[in-house]
Amino acid sequence: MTTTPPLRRATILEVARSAGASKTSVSRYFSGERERLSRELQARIAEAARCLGYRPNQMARGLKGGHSRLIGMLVADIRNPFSVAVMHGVEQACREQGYSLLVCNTDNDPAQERARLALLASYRVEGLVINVAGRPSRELHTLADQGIPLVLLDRELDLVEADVVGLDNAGAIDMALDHLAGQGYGELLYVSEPPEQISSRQRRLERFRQGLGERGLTGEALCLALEGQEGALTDGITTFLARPGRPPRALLCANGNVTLAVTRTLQRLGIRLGETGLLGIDELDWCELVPPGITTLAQPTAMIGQAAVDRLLQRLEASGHRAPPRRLHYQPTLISRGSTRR
Amino acid sequence: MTTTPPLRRATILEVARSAGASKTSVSRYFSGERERLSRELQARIAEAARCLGYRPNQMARGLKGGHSRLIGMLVADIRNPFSVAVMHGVEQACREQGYSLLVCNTDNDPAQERARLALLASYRVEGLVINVAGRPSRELHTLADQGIPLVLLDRELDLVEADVVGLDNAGAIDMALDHLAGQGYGELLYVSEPPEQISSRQRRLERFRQGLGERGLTGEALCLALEGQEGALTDGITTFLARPGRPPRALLCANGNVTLAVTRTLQRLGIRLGETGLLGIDELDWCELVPPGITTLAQPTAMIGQAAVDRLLQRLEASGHRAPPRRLHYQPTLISRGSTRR
DNA sequence: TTGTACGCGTTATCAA
DNA sequence: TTGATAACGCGTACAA
Repeated sequence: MTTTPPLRRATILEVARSAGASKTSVSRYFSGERERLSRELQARIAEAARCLGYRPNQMARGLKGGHSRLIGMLVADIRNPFSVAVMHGVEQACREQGYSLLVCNTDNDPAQERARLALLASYRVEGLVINVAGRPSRELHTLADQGIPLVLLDRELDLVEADVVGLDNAGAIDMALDHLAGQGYGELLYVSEPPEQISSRQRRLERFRQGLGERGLTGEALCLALEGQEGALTDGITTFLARPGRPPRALLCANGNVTLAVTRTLQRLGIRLGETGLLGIDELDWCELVPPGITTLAQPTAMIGQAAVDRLLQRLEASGHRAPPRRLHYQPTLISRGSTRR
Repeated sequence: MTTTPPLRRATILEVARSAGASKTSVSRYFSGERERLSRELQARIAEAARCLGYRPNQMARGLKGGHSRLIGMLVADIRNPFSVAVMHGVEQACREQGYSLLVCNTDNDPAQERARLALLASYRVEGLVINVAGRPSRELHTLADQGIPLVLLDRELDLVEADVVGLDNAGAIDMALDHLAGQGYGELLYVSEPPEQISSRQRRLERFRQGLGERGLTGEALCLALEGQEGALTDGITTFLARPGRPPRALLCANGNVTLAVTRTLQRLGIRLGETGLLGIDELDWCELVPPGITTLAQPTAMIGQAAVDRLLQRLEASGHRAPPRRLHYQPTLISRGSTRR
């Protein structure tokens, strides 16, 4: 015999009445203190809860105990496979620890970032994993000052007390330069989206410039927005390839989006990969499919996601202590393919 | 002069005290009833709230009014670009309407689906957009019975009262077959992941089989899991291409994941696209990059996401009425490239 | 082992 | 135009 469930969600009180027990007992049953209840009472509560389709109301729980069991995540670009991969790791780690993940996308818009941050705060998330879009906002400072654990993903911010988890950018660029130099490419073009305000882009660019000289390479950097600038990208690449002399030349792409745009451009120009080298940061599904295969530096996305949550939980457990911020930088893996074989 | 914010988030009561007003007034100020307050009182409240970094607690709001302003979304595979694209649309539409999106990934695991569903219910989401992983669970029925608006994405379920939003699967297959037939391909291999329990896969497969005869084509279907079955995929394709006779042959991929696996296999086999046709459902970044370009059917993901939220909100507004479920099926767009040009 | 009573932060109702 | 007070659903001292 099934009772038709009520339109409104059942409350703890209704379960208690239906089971002939008290609120307290029902609460205990659902809070992992079942042992303290007699077998018989447990059975009555279980039955009543099942009939009514009862689920404890997390809102009420959070309100009472101050624990929302919610972690917030702010993603700058949800359509970026790298972000999604990290998010997958974050979500998994959260779940394993009994937390849920509230994800917001900002589309790289600082205004939206502020709004979403305020939103997450209003749901009283216990910690925040943030892939920042702009410079530190007042919202973010407020959160940090209130002692809510913050983890910055991939992009750092000065003036904000937060852990940082991401790629070892300098190491990655070194790895790329070593590989390219080793394959005999002597002249490089580094293509990046505008580095303003975004620390990981700055680090990579900076190291690229340093690293050239150290290895006796020559080259330059091309920084431009990928949307609405297709012409500039084509021009930049064409100019680079048309320089006098014919040392083996290669392009180094600062991230997955750049790799995509550059690959498109090279195809349009009819340029053969390998002869002209191509190496991209971020591994993507299709890099092996574009002949002769595009060499990449794969980021350890699962580790990064896991590490972000680890940092968060560590701070949650040690709330009060306020340990100094930590920075974790992970090494990429080089996946060598035909695009860097001459 | 800035007051140092408290470690705990400020409450309405603290703001009220600090502003020399009552809780009620502060509540009114933050609930869009500012007009009812005198200019002077508004100013005092604004100032106090700013100093304390006050934000209304959504948990408490939800508890009181029964409105969590939360929409839940269940995604079967967060790493699938199609899902992410739809999610982007859903999130955008939610935001525009003042709702927030709580996203959960199930990794196509029915057990996780049940768990995440329970979770979303416990946060009292007001509506649910679901990309189901398995057959209807008890959890799902409970939700539906309680009158929580449900929208099924891409995959339908019998026995559950819910709106359905997705691709016109039959139309898509027709479009694909017409295109392939028009390009002169006479013998087709349809490659799909196992269709069990997943309505969209079933519809597409079914229509493929029907459609062959109607157009005087021959062909067959190959259904297999993509992971851990690479050998079977290679065998299936090899066998297909080695059949006696040499009518122009083409492969039709049931979704983006299949297109990826099939493209990998074809490359490994050294098969030239175009000569052997290839058409995939779902447009992906890289389809234009694999020479000579892979022909696809692009799904209108933004429209689908928007439509899902529209349905949800419509039901939320008309709560009580219980209109019969509606099904919305959108047309794909054919993007013709070299892989179907002989 | 079980139950009573209070408070979490908010909004709705009613009175001033 | 404002304020006091009672819920909302739950967890938890405390009492039985």
